[in-house]
Amino acid sequence: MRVSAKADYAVRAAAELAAAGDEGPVKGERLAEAQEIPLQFLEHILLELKHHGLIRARRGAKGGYWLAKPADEVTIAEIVRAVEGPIAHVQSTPPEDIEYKGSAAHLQEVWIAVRASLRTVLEEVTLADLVSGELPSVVGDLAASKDAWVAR
Amino acid sequence: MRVSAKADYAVRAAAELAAAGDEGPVKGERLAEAQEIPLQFLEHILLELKHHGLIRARRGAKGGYWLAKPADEVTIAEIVRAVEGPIAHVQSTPPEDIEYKGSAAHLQEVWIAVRASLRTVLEEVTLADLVSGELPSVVGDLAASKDAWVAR
DNA sequence: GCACTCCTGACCAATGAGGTCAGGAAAGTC
DNA sequence: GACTTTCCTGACCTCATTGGTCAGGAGTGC
Repeated sequence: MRVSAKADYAVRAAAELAAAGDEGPVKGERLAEAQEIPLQFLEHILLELKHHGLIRARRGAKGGYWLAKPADEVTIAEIVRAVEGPIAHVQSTPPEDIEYKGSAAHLQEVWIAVRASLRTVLEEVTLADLVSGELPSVVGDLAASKDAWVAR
Repeated sequence: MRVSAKADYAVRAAAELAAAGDEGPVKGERLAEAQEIPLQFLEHILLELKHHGLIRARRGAKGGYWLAKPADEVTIAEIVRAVEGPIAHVQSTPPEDIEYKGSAAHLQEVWIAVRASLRTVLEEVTLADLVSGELPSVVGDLAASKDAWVAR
């Protein structure tokens, strides 16, 4: 139940691309500096994003990366899935495929709910929301609660 | 963003203990068989749960494990934390401690919201709920949506 | 032709996941 | 007191993942 460095880096780099808008391709080096991400590691991540069709790239002078879609059509969920794989799998299998026996029979519903709750956040927030800071109300409300900021 | 085998096993074993109620200590072997968990692996997990004060145990004939608290006072979140550590940490640090620069500044709020949404499910469901199948309405509603059961 | 930038695969150390194995230490039974 | 039962603990094992680095190749623009 943790967020990997890769996912964190991927979202941050994508946010930087979203902010750049249509000012032309952005170099990997600039992304790395802006977000303090090791360049060579970032390049692998950007490649994955490209393979998943989320970003595009061009080589050479004046080359760089840019979003394949408008920033308000790219969700955090898509980016996380591109680099981390499916969200909320249990023992590497999707919750809808698991069958529990005995007293744990209803555990499947709990994991389904876990995935659904993650989706309500990750699929709701777009890169445009993230860059503007105007998060969707569902998400904003969750983050607004004082309770949400304390460790447990 | 995945659920480990350990967490899954831990919750299932705990559910079995909750179902056993006060009929005396339950042997590890019985838990292992009921939930089809490798016994020796399960014993390590039960030990962790014991160290976190969630269950108790006695050795010898008539020995076994039982819940340290009533089943309606133990949440899934406690069990998951006992075996997996803190929920929704980013790069192994809690989201409230991270500072993002540039265009990703508001990413912190997103991760906070992610954690909050996980908590609304995991801290709401108790072992008693799980065993009875009567999940809290917030969770039940999430799991009831057809949408929640399809892969993406 | 040359500089620039992405693209790709190989590699690497540390950690975690998912276990197994062997034995020790309490608790109950005879 | 011996014996059985069951938990307790640490050591160990294999494999995959995490979080990178390194070296070089392949397009692109001037």
